[in-house]
Amino acid sequence: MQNNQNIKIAVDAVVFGYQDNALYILLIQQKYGPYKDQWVLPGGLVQNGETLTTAVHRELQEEAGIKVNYLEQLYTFGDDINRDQRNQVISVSYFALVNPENFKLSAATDAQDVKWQNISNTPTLPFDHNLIIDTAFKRLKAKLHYQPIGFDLLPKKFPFSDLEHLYTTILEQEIDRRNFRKKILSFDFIKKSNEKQKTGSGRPAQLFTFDTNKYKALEKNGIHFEIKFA
Amino acid sequence: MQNNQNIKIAVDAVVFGYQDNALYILLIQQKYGPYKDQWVLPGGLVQNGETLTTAVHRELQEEAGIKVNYLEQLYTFGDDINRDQRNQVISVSYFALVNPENFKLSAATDAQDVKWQNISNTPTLPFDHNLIIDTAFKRLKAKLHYQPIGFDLLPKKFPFSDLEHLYTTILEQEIDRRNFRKKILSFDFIKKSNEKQKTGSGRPAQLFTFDTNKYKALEKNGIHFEIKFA
DNA sequence: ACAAAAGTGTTGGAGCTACACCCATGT
DNA sequence: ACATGGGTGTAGCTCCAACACTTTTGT
Repeated sequence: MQNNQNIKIAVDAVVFGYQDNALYILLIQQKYGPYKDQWVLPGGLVQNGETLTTAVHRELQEEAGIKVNYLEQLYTFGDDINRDQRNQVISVSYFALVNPENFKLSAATDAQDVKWQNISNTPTLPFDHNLIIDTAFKRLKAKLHYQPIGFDLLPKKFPFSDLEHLYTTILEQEIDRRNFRKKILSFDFIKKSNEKQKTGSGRPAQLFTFDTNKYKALEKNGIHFEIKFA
Repeated sequence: MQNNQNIKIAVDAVVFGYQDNALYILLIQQKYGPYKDQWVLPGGLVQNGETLTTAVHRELQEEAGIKVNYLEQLYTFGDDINRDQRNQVISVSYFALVNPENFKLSAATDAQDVKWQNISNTPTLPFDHNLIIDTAFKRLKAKLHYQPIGFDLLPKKFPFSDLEHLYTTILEQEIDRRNFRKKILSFDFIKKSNEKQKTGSGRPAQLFTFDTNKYKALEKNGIHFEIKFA
């Protein structure tokens, strides 16, 4: 096996969080090196003897103090030889979802700070991180249509209107509230809790929970989750 | 940047070919090393200064003498540390389509032989290559439903029945011939050539061609290609 | 004339889209 | 009493699934 290969392998993660009717991504601020003080996606080099998945979880834990609800591989970026000025680096990127309420952010190791960045005014970032974010955002939008993935961005108990807002916010489309509710409820994987939420004004909302087990059972029998819009 | 990382990066490709109503994948036989004489997916280490895409094209050219019709990144396999006994290796795998009639296979460099392997009796292969093939096969099946990708497996001019057989063979499902034809023709991206094919017995078939430009134009306006079955 | 593959229309029903008013609470 | 957000039903239409016979050629 040829032994002079000098290409590094990194993992990067686009972690989405949804709060107060807006979509955010997790960014960290570099503590060392030529990119010091710049905001970038959490991630870093894979360690010897470490799996890719482990590497992502480790970096998210170290740099942001976060455990994600959902994680999947996104894409491997390696067609821009000079994406990192230090060395040829290939980035295996991941796509993750989290409910920000669950965590208090905390930066450590090579991150000096962490923050939730509103995705709609993401600044220009070093490397190809804007491209990675775009790719992840497209994936998120696509997935919302055919996989019940929105629930990983919400608290365990949520009013139905939060789900509506999540869809309209992320997809930047209006939806027909009646049809949307009918559709979601028809799948039968969310159920009413017996609590209500009081929001200050307006009629109190039923709280719902997503039933993961029910969904998995249905999935085996081949349901086809698909949301279309008016 | 940490400098002791000792993980290699390889690319591997699952190249599908369709001929005589059967689906094949391309395998090469190793010429050197601990896996000598074994059949594996075409691929190899990425060279310094080379992009991932270039690496795949190069390996396919070198090891099999092939240029593919369609290529997309499939998945990056790196969660099994010991997938290669020589060293920790991460495989960025690709998914490719080709019409076998266009090529005469020719093995070179580290391949001592090449062949088209019928996918339905693929033997057990070294590394995690069976897993990679499975992943690619699932992707192929899924894509057939929502992307007009079958045409990359057929010659430029083909009788409609070849497309039918391609679908039934790959998806292992019967289709309703009338509904299928109506559906495909309704998209309006394949057109009749004025040639006919004589098969020996039976009524001669119209030959069709896939109009790539027309498809791209329609795609921009947002057509939704989707094939369902009886 | 018969075997083999190509070609072709219609109908019933499921599921989607479109659409607007009443309800429960706070101020 | 009014403002705010939550909750609900129906009718028309579109599009899909189901279904079988005729045409063209070779032998």
